[in-house]
Amino acid sequence: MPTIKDVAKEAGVSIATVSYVLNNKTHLVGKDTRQEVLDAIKRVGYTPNITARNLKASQTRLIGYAWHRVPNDETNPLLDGFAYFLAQAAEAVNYHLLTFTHADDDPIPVYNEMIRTQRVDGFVLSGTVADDARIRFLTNEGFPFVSFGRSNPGWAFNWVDTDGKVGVQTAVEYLISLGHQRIAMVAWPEESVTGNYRLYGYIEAMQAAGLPVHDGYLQRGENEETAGANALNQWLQLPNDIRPTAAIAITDIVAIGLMREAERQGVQIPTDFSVIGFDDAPMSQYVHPALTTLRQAIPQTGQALMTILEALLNKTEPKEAHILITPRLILRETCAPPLR
Amino acid sequence: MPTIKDVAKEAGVSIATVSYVLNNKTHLVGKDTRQEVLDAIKRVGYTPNITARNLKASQTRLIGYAWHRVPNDETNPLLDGFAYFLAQAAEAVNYHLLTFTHADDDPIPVYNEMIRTQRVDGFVLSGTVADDARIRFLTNEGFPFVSFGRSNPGWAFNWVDTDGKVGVQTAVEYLISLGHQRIAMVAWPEESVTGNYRLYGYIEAMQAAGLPVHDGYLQRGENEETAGANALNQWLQLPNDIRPTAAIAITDIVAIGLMREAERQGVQIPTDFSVIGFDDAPMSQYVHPALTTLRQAIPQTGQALMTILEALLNKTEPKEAHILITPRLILRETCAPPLR
DNA sequence: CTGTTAGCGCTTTCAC
DNA sequence: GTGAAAGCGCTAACAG
Repeated sequence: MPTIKDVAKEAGVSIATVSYVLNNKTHLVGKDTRQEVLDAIKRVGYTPNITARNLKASQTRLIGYAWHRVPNDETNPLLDGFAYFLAQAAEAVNYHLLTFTHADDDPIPVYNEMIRTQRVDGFVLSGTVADDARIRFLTNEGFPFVSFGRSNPGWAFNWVDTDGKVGVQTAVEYLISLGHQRIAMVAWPEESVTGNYRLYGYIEAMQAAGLPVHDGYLQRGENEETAGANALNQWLQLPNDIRPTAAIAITDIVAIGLMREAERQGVQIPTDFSVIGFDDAPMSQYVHPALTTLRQAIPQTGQALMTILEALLNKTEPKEAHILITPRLILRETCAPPLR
Repeated sequence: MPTIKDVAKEAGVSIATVSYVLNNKTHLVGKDTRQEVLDAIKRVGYTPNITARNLKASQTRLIGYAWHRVPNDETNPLLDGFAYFLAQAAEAVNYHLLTFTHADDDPIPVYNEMIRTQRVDGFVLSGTVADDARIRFLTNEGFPFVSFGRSNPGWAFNWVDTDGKVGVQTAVEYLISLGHQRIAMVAWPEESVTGNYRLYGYIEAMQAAGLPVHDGYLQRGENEETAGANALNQWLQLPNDIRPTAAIAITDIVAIGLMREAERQGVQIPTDFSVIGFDDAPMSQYVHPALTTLRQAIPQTGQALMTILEALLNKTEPKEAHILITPRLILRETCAPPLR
């Protein structure tokens, strides 16, 4: 590979001059000299070595992004797609994504190592939880990062998140517009920050419409099919006049679990029962009936994250430290007016 | 961030000595000096700057991996999971993954840029096709790379691939063991290298069992649901005595398309018709009935790729230039003995 | 054994 | 306008 020296020799100038040309310091180099250098660059086929540039500038132009944990060969389709759009957004501002993995239970050493070796200029986090150790650590280190997802309300850090509350509100309002009055929800465990925002959306929308949230309407469970199945079975045991006719599931996985249980129990969806998921996972269009769900705006999320992070990396205050992105309700086949 | 100089000062030695300690040149430094340096390193909290090391060594310890194209917000679940395991395999040998994106139709400029700027030490390709422009380009450049997937048989390059032929053979044999005799297949267009290997598996297994491949048994289409739907409809038009009782679909997507069409046509799966997919996409366990399919061994594939690439990067001959990895048949609910 | 020193390839001050 | 030279942080050849 040719270096700046080769170009200098070829053009008969000093390496400083070549550097000026490369960095467009037009006021520092004569028009003809400039052209000569440009020609020489072309002739020798030169491109600046990025490692040398980075060393000089004490940067890497690399953003670290850790893959979410993968339990048993499973992947999280939402976040898989996210990484792609994040990479694209990073490239638009001349950064690249360095993806790495870490032990499920203890991510900190890897983050620490990346900071100490100066492998990356900043991080993007995803899958954040309450009391997130990574957020605490990075804040403490004063190392630049943004998070896809909120954490403890008291913590001061930059984030972008899907507006789960508004999303679920929209979904509930849609069910109401269809004629439903007895609407239930499967939420996540109480500790889940993300889950609670979505839950608030449900509660508020019900209250706003003056609809009661009967005992048992709110069920909770992990992000598994069984959560949906269990919830449905609870609801089926409620007396006829308060038994829900529709439900919001906190994710598509949960919604699908509910649907499969409905099939087992002879409950027809959407005729007997309507359901709306959250995420628009790839499989959701393949289940039968195809799942009506809230789609997170992943491409925009990636861009918003990079906008904030770029500001941080330039040591300027980001315009907005927190950005909420509204999900879109994708109408498919799991909702219908309630049986009269 | 402390540098090697700070450590040297702290320990009262030269930077060379510190460097020797860092690089475990034990024969070059006294036992007590070594300990003193080690202590100083700990005291000042020093970790070598990787950019400087890389500049010195003319390397990056970065592997470039391009995301497959994403048409309309869709992602390829198989490859999404692949990136994770590839990253893990890379980290095991002290590399990191630099993920990047490129225009669908013209990936070469991005690869070229990465090489010229010396951003990465090598590449891993996926989604390779016949006459793959990337393979041609990288071979031409003499730049280290490995491919997940084969391309033109005549081309000399290193690859790892799922053994589609053996996989489909296994699937066909399984159907035969269930009692099926009239087995059909939906393949990809003739140009698809990967598709043809899978197809050979079908042909050979049928021949080996002395089973006829009747006219119309072999259908082709793109990787879409419609391909499966169309194929089924063709088969349904065949006369009763040669109408297939089971089929191999070249991917899960195609299998799912077939299943949905079967439902529309009143064909019960697996009672009336058995089907086997390929890939074990995440959605495949959620469709109803859950899809029996061939699962690619993605973690091993990532490791195999890195083993080869690491050899290339060390300028040694890889032990095996080509590695075939056998997929595993995952039995679920879409296969049953044929109706008598 | 330990230190001095010359780079790796680039940017940027400071003279001229 | 142009160039000499210092230096980013590190490794390693060479002296001693």
